[in-house]
Formats: sequence, structure tokens, C-alpha cells
Amino acid sequence: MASATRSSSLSGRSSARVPAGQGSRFDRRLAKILEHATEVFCEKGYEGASMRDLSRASHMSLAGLYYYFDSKEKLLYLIQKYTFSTILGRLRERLEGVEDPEQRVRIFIQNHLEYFLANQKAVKVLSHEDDVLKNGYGSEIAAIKREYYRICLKLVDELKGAQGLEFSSRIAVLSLFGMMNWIYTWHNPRVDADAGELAREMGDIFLHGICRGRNSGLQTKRASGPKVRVM
Amino acid sequence: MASATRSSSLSGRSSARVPAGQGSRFDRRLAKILEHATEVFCEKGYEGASMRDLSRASHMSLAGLYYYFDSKEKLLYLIQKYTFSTILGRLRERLEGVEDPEQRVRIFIQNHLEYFLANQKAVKVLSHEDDVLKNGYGSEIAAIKREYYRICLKLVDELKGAQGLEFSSRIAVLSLFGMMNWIYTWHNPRVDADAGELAREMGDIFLHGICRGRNSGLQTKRASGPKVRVM
DNA sequence: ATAATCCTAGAACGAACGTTCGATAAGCCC
DNA sequence: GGGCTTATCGAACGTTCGTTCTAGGATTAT
Repeated sequence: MASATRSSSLSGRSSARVPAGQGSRFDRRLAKILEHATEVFCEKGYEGASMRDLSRASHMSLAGLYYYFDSKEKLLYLIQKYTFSTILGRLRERLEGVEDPEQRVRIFIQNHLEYFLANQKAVKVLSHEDDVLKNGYGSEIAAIKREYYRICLKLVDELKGAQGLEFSSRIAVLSLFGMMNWIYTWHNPRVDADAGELAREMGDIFLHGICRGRNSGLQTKRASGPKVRVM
Repeated sequence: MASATRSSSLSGRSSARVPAGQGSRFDRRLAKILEHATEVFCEKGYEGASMRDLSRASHMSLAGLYYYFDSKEKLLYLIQKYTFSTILGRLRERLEGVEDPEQRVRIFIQNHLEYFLANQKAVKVLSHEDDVLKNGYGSEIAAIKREYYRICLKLVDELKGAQGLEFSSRIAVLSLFGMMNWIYTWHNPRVDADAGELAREMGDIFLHGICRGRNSGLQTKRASGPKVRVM
């Protein structure tokens, strides 16, 4: 009967971060369950993970889980919302006071990758279970996502304006997201660089990619030349 | 008892493309089922799609399906293998005879995007259900995937050598894959450009990105400067 | 001490799951 | 026309699914 409508910070209106060390006992317990659930969803996928898997991972009975949330779908919603809100919150903090357009784009990339690598599992659940949430839950997450995209688009547009560049912002931004989000499929902490280094490298590729240099020895726009068969 | 061990071209040794218009009756029928299944997997995900969903989509009874393949997992395997083999085959065809390193990279991008947009659903199943296949099936698909990656890496390395560039090939290639593969999450044929145009734009971003121009007005390597908080 | 509230678990619910069985036509060889 | 093989089906198998019911131990308030 209770079930997550009562919580003050995790499932309630507040979007502040809940570092799993404060809040009521209920909140703390729920946060722990969310952590475990994130891990299981990450490993087996949302549909592939059963409530019994979650109960095992949380060291709690099947029925006990339902005291903290009222459906599997709502659990996914809570995970996604919490994760996304945190990324967005941190980004806003960091952008504050920084004026230089290039710097702002680099901050975006840095913030994104840093969170992605520090919370790889949560982020995989966010990316991979993108469209399983239905109706109300789904559209709320989609709205946050759209807001996040809009911010990135604005940053890129500002850089474009400041440097007088010409390119499709939409494709540029979506390509950037592609680069960054794809990381969850390949990043291996034992082999690959850390977030800072990756942010620099991807930032370089992206920023130089948009700023068309003319001394790079490239034959620009030859892709649809005679040698490439188009089907 | 029969079940897909018998087929000549789809599940057999041949990796040639099967345009669903030739081959035995069995092969043609199976190809049709694969098409329908691809659509359902794309919409509901592998775990989310039930055999009953597939039987409805294929206009065939539940039991009838099992005449053509012997498990849901094998069905996914067939879809992934066929899709991937086709991309790889076309790529090899197109690379033949082309020498210029930049051109070869552009061909790779063009080939990839063209197939992605023409077979968006199949490709989503390929990307999205990446790690659900277990043991034998999984490792076979993984091997094809590795081979594909290896080819791209070689192309980029050749370009790198030809132009005397300095960057991490691994990160560059994986970023490129990210850009391209992410498309399935956002591309809208009514709004976005076609494969040729996208290949040109992404090719430009990627190629200019790895060829560090010095006249782009960028302040390179400032990301880890004083203004960016690293956690 | 007693009442109220919080928290947890065992057992069960009906529904849906992937898969198999046995039967049944239809088409072909001899 | 009898005996294969091919192709399809309805019905059922045993299992697992998400969820709920009920009851009782633990904790807190009075």
C-alpha cells in the first residue's frame, strides 16, 4: 500500500541527488535496492531480469521488494530518472560562470564521459532500455532526455556562431552523442584511458571535425565521386 | 527434427547473400520468417518478443515455426549472422581496386551507413541485442564483429601512415562506430538526410577530426585546464 | 505494557513463457 | 494406391513470470 509514493527525495518531487547516505531509512533502503537492481538490469537487460533475480541480488524476499516500489516498470523509471537528473544537475553546476563557447562544449563532453565511466552500469541501463517505459513514465524520461539534448545543441550552436562555422548542428550533436554513448559497449577500464583523457580525445575529434581546417591535406567532399558506388 | 540444419544457404555454410527470391522453398520461407521476426525483435526487443508474437507476425502457428529453426536463440543468431555477413560482403566488394586511403575510409563509412539506413530494423537487432547470444552462437557473431572492426582499424591506420598523423586509432575507430551505430536511435527518414549525405557529413567530421588542422581557431588541449573540475 | 506502525517472508495467484507432441493434410516416387 | 517426405496445426507440457495475500516479527510511540 505504501510503496514509493511516500518517499521524500527519491521518488518524490525533489530531483536533488541522494548519495545513499542520507534521507529516511526508507530512502536509504530503496537506494540500495536501486543499486542492486541497476547491476542486474545491466547484466541481463530489463526484460531478461526477473523480480526473483532482483530479490536475490537485494538479499530480500520477492514480496519484500514490493514494499519499496509498486512495479518492475516503476523501478526502472526510478533508476533512469535518478541517473539522468544527476547528470543534468552536475552539468548545470559546471557550466555556471564559464563563458568561452569551446570551453563549454568541452565541459559538456567531460561531464558526460565522467559520469558515464563512473556509473557505467546505470548508464547502460539508461541507454539500452531506452524505449521500454510506457506512457507516463516513458514521456517523463523522454522529456529529460530532450532537455539534455537541447542544452548540447545550444552549446554547439553558440560555438558555431562565435566561430562563424557552417554545418548541421543536429547531425553534429547526434554524432557526438553517438561517440560518447557508444562507450558503454567497449570501454575496458584496464585497457582504456580514463574519462579526462577520453574527453580530451573525443573533444579533439569532434571540435576539429566541426571546424573545417583547410590545411589538413584532405580532399574534402569526394565521397560521392565516381569511385564510390551508391548501391 | 529437420530444423535449419538442412538449409543450403541461410543456415548452412554459404555466406553469400540470399535476397529472399532464390534458394529452395525452405530457404525462401525461412527468409520470410526472418524478416518478420526482425521486425518484431526490433519493436519489442529479443526478450520482450514472445514466440507467439513471432507466430502472429509470420502468419504461422506457434508449432509451425519450429519446423524452420530449433530455438528462439538460433533464430536471433540466423538474423544476426545473415545481416552481418551481408555488410561485410558488400564492403569487401567495394574496397576492391580502390587504393587511396582516404577514399577507402569514406567507402567504409558509406557502406556502413547505407546498409544501416536501408535495413534499419535488422541493424537495430544487431546492435541492440549484442550480448544475448550465449556460447557457440555468441562467439561466432563476436568473431565476425571483431573482423569487421579489424578492417576498419586497418583502413584508419593506413590513412594515418599515409598522412603521418598521430592519434589513438582504437579510440578514433570506436568513436566512428559510435557515431554511425547510434543512428538507429534517432534517424527519421522524413526529416534526416539520406545515407550518402550522412556519410559525407560524418566522414567530414571524422576525417577532419583525426587530421589535426592548425588554422581552425581552436585552443587545443585545454580541457583539463583550471576551469574544468575533475570530480 | 500495550497499541500502532514498519518491515519482511512464505505461499500462492493467474497469465505467459519456450518448447514438444501427435495428428493431419498435400505432394511426390514407385 | 501404398509409403515416403514435407509442411502445418491445435493442444498441451512444465516452468517461470510479475504480482498479491496473509500473517507475523521487529521497532517505536504512548
